[in-house]
Amino acid sequence: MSKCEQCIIRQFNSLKHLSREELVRMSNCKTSRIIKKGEAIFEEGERLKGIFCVKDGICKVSKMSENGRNQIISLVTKGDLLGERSLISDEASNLKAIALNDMEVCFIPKEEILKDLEKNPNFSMSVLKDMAQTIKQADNVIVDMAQKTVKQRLAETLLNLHSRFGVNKEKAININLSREDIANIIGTATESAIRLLSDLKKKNIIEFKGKDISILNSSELDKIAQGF
Amino acid sequence: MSKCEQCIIRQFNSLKHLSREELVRMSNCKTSRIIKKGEAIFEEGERLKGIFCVKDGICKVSKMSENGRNQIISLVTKGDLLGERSLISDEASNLKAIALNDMEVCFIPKEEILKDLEKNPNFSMSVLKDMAQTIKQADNVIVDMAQKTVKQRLAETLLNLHSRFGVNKEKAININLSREDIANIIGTATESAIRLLSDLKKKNIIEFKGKDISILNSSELDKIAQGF
DNA sequence: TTTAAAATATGATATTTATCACTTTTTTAA
DNA sequence: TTAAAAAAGTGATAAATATCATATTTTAAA
Repeated sequence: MSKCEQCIIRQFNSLKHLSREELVRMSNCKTSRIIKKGEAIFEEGERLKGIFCVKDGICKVSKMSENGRNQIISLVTKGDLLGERSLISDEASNLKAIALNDMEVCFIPKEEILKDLEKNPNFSMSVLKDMAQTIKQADNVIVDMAQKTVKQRLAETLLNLHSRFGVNKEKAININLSREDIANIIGTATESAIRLLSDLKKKNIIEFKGKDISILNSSELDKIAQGF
Repeated sequence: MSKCEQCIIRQFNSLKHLSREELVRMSNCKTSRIIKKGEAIFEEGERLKGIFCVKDGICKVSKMSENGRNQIISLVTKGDLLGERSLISDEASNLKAIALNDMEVCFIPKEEILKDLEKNPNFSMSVLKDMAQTIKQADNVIVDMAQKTVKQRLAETLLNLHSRFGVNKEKAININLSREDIANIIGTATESAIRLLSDLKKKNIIEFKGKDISILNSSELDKIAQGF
């Protein structure tokens, strides 16, 4: 069992504010899990017994709408914490998390985190800041969803994915999303997403082969995102 | 100058977790402000020097989209705190707040709140819980914006306004929103909002006279919100 | 390796929503 | 009180998007 004190991942999230003793205690109660591509880390309505610290891989966090359609709310990756919200409000999760590729995550029991939140103001302040950023981003998404066209949202999403996940050797964006996933991020029908991707390809703004999408002309893509 | 220790409003928000001494200190540095209908409490991009505790009145909190359209993100009313997010992330506000009617608010300087957050775990935990709820709600709004039709969103919004603000003696929802405001909540063109309101009126699901809107058939409205 | 299932793609069409132009009503301020 | 401005309302039309049907390609499983 690897030790939290030596884990480099915690430097990327609020856990970096924990003291040595707190980390040792955490090491003793945390468990490590492998989640295969397509598997759920947790389901909508599930009561989480702790939070997850993502050591490797990416998952999509989504919510079912009353219309029976799935909306991807966020993508969570290496270094991120998952499940803080449900832990803090002490409610069943309103979201589900599905692995987009094979993942390695650490599970930290609720009691441990709550104790640290209570006792370590640096830690709780850091979690507060994280949540403040989440709220700010959520506000931006609300505005985009409400006011931008699907085409704008697609362009913006491609740019965001590019800057967040980078590219592989073939310059393709480093994340494996199906057309349906893309549609569920931007909030549109899968067919619409496919059509708009094809349009961008025809115009030589992007290219793709299967799920590997590359941006050829990011300034043009940016113009589209802004409504031109 | 009224005293925080005796103020009933704080029972409605996280400030209720402050100790007597903390409240006394707060009393000494807080200031009271009257904001007239239509005036801004703060503007987008403004650096807030503290938070606001709303004693009376309602304001709309909105954000401009890149398309030049305004999106109302939330309505803040008596008992709510305003500006916590910007304070915690120590950034300029990404939102603006405009009074919908005459308001009375208390302004509490940043340093005071930060000190309390640092020292009082009950208070910081309460703020964390608040923010967790805000995130959950924001997720719901994202899903609605992305997946529901304008008609569904209008129906849902009317029901939400009704349950949150109640009705006056004439059974009209107790909030003064222009048609444009309503459009900016649901994320549509003003004309579209007007048309859909007229439709609901024709079908005897709501009635209205000017800005006073009453729900006549809430079960039918609920069906519409759910997509029937 | 072959076959079934899933994902991607595309056309035709319907529905939803925005835009523009204009009228009427209400509100505000001189 | 009245004139001007703002808000509300409506029709015509264009643009965006969803839906349905179906074909093709890719992936996964027997």
